[in-house]
Amino acid sequence: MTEHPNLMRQAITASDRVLFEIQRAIVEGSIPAGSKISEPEFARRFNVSRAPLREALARLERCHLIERTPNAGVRVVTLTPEGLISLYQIREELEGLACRLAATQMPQAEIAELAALLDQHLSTQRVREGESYYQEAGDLDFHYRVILGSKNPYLINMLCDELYYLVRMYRVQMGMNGPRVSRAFDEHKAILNAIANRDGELADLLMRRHISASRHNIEQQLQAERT
Amino acid sequence: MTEHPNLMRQAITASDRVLFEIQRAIVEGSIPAGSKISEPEFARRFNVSRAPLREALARLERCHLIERTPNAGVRVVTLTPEGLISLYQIREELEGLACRLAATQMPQAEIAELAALLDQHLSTQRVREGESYYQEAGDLDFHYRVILGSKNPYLINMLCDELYYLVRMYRVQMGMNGPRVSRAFDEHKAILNAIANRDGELADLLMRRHISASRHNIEQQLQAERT
DNA sequence: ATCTTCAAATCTGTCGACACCTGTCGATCC
DNA sequence: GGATCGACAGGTGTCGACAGATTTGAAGAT
Repeated sequence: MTEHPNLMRQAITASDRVLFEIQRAIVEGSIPAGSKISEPEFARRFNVSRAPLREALARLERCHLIERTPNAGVRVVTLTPEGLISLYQIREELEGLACRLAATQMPQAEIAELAALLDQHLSTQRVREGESYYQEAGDLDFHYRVILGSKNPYLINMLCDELYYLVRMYRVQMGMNGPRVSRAFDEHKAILNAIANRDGELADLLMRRHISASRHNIEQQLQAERT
Repeated sequence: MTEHPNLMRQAITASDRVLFEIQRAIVEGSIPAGSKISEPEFARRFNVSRAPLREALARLERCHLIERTPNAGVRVVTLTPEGLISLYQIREELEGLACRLAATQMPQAEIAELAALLDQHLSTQRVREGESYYQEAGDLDFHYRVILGSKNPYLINMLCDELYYLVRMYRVQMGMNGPRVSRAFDEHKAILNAIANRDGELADLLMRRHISASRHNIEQQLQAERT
């Protein structure tokens, strides 16, 4: 229930370490989507036995990054337009809920921290205009904080532990874009304002629109690649 | 991604079998909430080695039925009012979404099957009025079918594999009640009608109300026990 | 009597090995 | 020539055992 990547992400056990490495490799595409994973091979590659590797694989399955078929084997997921839509449908609902809850559950101090994070994003964004840093880390970190602010453990687990890496995988491997960055920042700011004003309904609505826009963006990107 | 309990639930491997047994025992309370699970002890009890047991435990953690603390051990979750509220908040959103999707994604044949299921529930309900059969299996099976009808694999996984058993655990261990049964049946029928009419918005709204009412019901039950 | 300290006991994480299953390739038969 | 069948290789599921960590409990000190 408590992993909270990007923040405290120290591997305490061997299976943790392997999990983080494989997770990262899959998200970044070093391990190609759709490829098969052989347990003995990966166990050798990461210098562990099959036991911790299998535990890591079990957790990767939880993140929807791999798929197991009994007695057959493990495959990295394949990214599809349908999968992207299904994923974002859920994000809209759950992150909308997260905003509504955060508007009542986040203490002032946490809201202030989030505002500071946004300011920091702004400066980083201006410096490295066009780079993918913002979209890859910053955008997701904002969402991350809002979700944590909901204080709903199941919601946090689902979004931050189970769906987070798959979302990143889609964004990284679909290739990230430029022009939406500044607009996304404004949308984040509006959402934060709604939360600060304790207006859960508005924050919910804005977040749904924000995610919907992001989905349309990726869908366009995807359709452009298809030509 | 494809377990689909209650329907095709045949244990293909040893860890499957152990998973089902422990899952059932936890939901029914045979293994008390909050109790610690010793891996060697349970391995002996179910006549398996620790390897398949650990895999079963990993999957139980996915269902939020147990909690692991590194290097410490495994404990069955404890049921709390806060946990119940958090759980139902998510159910409202996700099952609402499921209804909206089902209204456009369910083929006519599947809707007809669901209608038949409801009729069957009606007869069973009239025969064994007051028994808990309806609430425990029938009600959840209706929800189950609607979720499957959404055709969204992540949604199906989350609700049917990850949250389903925890919901059942709350309902079973909080003790199930009588008077809401017939009202719940009418609500199911209304939801089905909305789906059959391809009115996703209405189905969404009705499902949210239905789950909200169910939550209030359990909360009352819980508050009544506290006196 | 209470708190501290330490050691035994237990448990978790990890390892290497074995049985059964799966998928493949080649041989045989129609 | 195509299809069926059977051996082979590789892999997954499972087992028993060991090392490090943790909790328990008792002994000792204050």
